[in-house]
Amino acid sequence: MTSNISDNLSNVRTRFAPSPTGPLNPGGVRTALFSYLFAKRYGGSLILRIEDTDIERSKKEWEQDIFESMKWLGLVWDEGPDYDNQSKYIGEYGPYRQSERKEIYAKYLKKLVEEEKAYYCFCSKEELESYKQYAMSQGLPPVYPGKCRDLDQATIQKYLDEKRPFLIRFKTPKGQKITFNDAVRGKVEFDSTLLGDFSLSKGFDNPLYNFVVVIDDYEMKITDVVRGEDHISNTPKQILLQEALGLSKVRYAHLPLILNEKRQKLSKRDNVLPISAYKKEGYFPEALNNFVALLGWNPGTEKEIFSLEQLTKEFSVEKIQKAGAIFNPQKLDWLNGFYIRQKPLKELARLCIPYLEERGLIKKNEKMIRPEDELLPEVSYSIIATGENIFEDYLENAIALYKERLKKLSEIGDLVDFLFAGILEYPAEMLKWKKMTDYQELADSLNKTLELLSAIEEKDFIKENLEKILLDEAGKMPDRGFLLWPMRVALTGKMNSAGPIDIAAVLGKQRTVKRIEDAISKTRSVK
RNA sequence: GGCCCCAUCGUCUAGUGGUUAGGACGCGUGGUUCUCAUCCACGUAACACCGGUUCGACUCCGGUUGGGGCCGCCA
Repeated sequence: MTSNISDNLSNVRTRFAPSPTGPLNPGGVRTALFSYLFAKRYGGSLILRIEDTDIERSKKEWEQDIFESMKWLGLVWDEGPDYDNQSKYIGEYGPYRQSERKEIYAKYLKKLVEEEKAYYCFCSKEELESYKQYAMSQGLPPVYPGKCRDLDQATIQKYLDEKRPFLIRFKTPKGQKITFNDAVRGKVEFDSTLLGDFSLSKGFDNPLYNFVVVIDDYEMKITDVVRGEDHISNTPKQILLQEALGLSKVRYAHLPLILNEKRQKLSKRDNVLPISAYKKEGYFPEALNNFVALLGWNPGTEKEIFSLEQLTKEFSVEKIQKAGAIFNPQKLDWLNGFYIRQKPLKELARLCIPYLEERGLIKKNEKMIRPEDELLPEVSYSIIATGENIFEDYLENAIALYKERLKKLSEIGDLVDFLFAGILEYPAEMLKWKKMTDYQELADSLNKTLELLSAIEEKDFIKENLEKILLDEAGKMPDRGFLLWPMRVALTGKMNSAGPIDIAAVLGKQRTVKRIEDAISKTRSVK
């Protein structure tokens, strides 16, 4: 009932056709993703077409942003003008650009004018605007009234000779019902009279959206147009053009919009970031794809986690939602945290390192300074605050400590900074466990910890031993907090952190003992 | 203003005439625990309204209300 998609699924070809007037945002990703999934689900191809007919607003940098974001997300398109089977990976062949296809459009445009299906319009912007205002005030459809529709040949020639700017308008047939079967909405119907004589091109050199889309979709043999619902009212215009030019029809699937918290179409200033910003913040592409896929689609089961590959298997147009969906960052965070926890530690550490460097915590060393007795030639770093050398294992251990409380990679710095610090700054008062009555109790606790830790050999300073020794001692106290809280604060300088024993194991004996001693002297100054 | 689209917890959604209206995020409580987070358990909360069809409507039909989109020499 919803579609005729399932009837004819051979040679499916979809396209993602962004205009490079801004960075790729979540709304664009949704259209790109669904176009991709649609194509892949039915074994077809995705075409990327840059709609840069508006030279004023189109920028190469945005085009670049779109490429990079799609590449990062793994939304690979299948062909471009330079396509050959040897170089089938992204970036090796360009996408189609409408700005490079002007001769094609001009050919079709001339045909329409010659067949008197389109005409020259010399009306000024002001004229058009004032008519629109009038029409709306009268409750009339605000469309072009058709003033230039029947200009005689002599007048046209005269204006052309005067070099007057002109528009080519489509001679929209009146009183025609245009219906199409939308894959997500079912039958949609429009009255052609209400469309008016819409514009096709500025002069012959600057073709406009509704026209070029029709030509390109035909020329590129697109079978299925997957796009946002905001294009639904352009569809009858495009169908009329297909009919006028005798081109084959395409199927449509109009996606519900992604909405802001006020339930409006997503736009800039909605605190929704471009994809490149999500990348920078430390979101994973798998989280973004998963999140965006679930915005307006679901498999009908209770499964929530989907890889891109699983999505291509389970996706179906029938399950696409009709209503718009609000972009909810909390769920994105949850998903991203989930994917972070799934990541193998080595890989996660590698991804986190740039954030630590950027924050000025560590820097990569030029030379490898691994001691000769180790056989792995690992990369070394130095801690900027202290100048100490560390290796990847230290970083991995540091990140392991905080893996499960990370929602996005950019948070890592605030969490682990104390592991890369010299002297910690914190008030002595923070060291005191809430159940302690005086500083003597605190001093006793820290001294005990120091005594126990000092007694452990450097080579035995590992989690298992520390646990055995410290937990044993802590068990003798009214509660473990008497030993563990002061120790944790001494090691981190923070109210919240990972467990003190795990942290001590990462810091190693030297740093740990030093920090306990620092804490003890801090306590003395308070007394 | 005209045309088009839409309507289940706060959010994303399952549901296709008979259900204790299910799940997830969030939030709350409890457990684990020195803290935070993770994890586990439990809880919280919805069929916009009015008619009709029917033995029976969240589900079908009509209307109302509400929300959204488009109405460019943007895409």
